[in-house]
Amino acid sequence: MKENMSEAPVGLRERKRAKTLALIQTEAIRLFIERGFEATTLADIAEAADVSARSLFHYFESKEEIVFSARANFPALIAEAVGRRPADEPLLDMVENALVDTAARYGSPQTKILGRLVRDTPVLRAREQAKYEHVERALAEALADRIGLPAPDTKCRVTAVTAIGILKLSVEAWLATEDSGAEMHFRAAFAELRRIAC
Amino acid sequence: MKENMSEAPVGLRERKRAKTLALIQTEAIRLFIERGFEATTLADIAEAADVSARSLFHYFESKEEIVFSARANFPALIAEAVGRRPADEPLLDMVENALVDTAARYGSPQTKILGRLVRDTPVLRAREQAKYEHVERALAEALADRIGLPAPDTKCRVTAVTAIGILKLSVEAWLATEDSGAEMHFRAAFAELRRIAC
DNA sequence: TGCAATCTTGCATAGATCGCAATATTACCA
DNA sequence: TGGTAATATTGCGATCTATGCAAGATTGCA
Repeated sequence: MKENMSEAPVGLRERKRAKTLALIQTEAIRLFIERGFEATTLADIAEAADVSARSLFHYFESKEEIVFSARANFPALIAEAVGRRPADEPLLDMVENALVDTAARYGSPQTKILGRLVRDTPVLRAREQAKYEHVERALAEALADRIGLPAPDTKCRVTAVTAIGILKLSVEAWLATEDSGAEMHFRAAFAELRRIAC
Repeated sequence: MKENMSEAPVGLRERKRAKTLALIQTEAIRLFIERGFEATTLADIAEAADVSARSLFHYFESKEEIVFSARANFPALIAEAVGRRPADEPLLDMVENALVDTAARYGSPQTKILGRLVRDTPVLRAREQAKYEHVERALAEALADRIGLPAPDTKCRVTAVTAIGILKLSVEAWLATEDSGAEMHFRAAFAELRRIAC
């Protein structure tokens, strides 16, 4: 059995696959932005990327996944950022700083364009909300892990949902501006939270 | 133009429609629970309710909506509950009490069964997450309204997302138990939040 | 009773997704 | 280098949700 976890593609087969995947993604997103997500059919994408429609499903689980796979893996990034925080930091500071940290590495122009596509397309928007659930779970686990618990308790869970709620708000605010990063929005929302809860 | 908003159905036509709608709902949910949501096709439902498949779409927007329309209208209930709170109550207390209030009116045995169906069916679960977004928006607006703002500001929004986050957590906890109401879970989560944020 | 409004249904169609089997391509070993 | 095993690509057919359309049936009401 081969053991190339997370290495650069080495064989012709792998290089080709990576190239095709990227091509499909690029073309699909171009079409989505040009004419809209709903108005673009799988046949359109297949044609633009010069593969068969059937092949699309060997690369992506669904039409929607083409969009989401083009964005950073948020759960992973957040978990990482939490891991970099001091273990004795208060929980709320921990998530605040971890989120700000993540946001700093997350923002590319492409990210904002995709974010707006998602925001303006009901199907995608709905699916994104659903994805936040995973982010919540991942964050709760990362927090538990960081403070030495085997599994998230209520404290971790409440902190996680609160933080993700603020994340959603802040991202929305950020998308509505031309700001390059969302840090400012995060900070402001967290400050508001502390004011409200005390 | 007729002006019967929210009156009991009066004509034969309306009574019939209401009866058919209820029948479709009952039969569909029975089938969903018996054999699973995905495993039940629209044709199955149509047959069980003795209507044509085409007619289903005159009663419900989609297969998923059959499930969700059988549950209480949460945004409306919450907005109402917020309206019953004193205007000078601190924001966080306002949502906490409003949610507890709502929960008290919301819990029926059917609710829990449907809740579990949704929890255990990925498609439904995803759509539910998306629906929470509307609840968030409605809550933020109700709060703004209650404290005399024309539109939600950051304070209202942060309060709303936080409360909805807690709502989600609490409902999940409640579904996992045999408790009749979720009040206890709400109270505990809010208490935790205050501890975390201070 | 009879016209207007509304419902129900059948039929046709689009689009996403999946299983299957034939074909083509790549990997790798002797 | 030839040849076989592993993997990819594709076409075809089928299923399922959803929607438009028009014919026919039912109900409301003057």
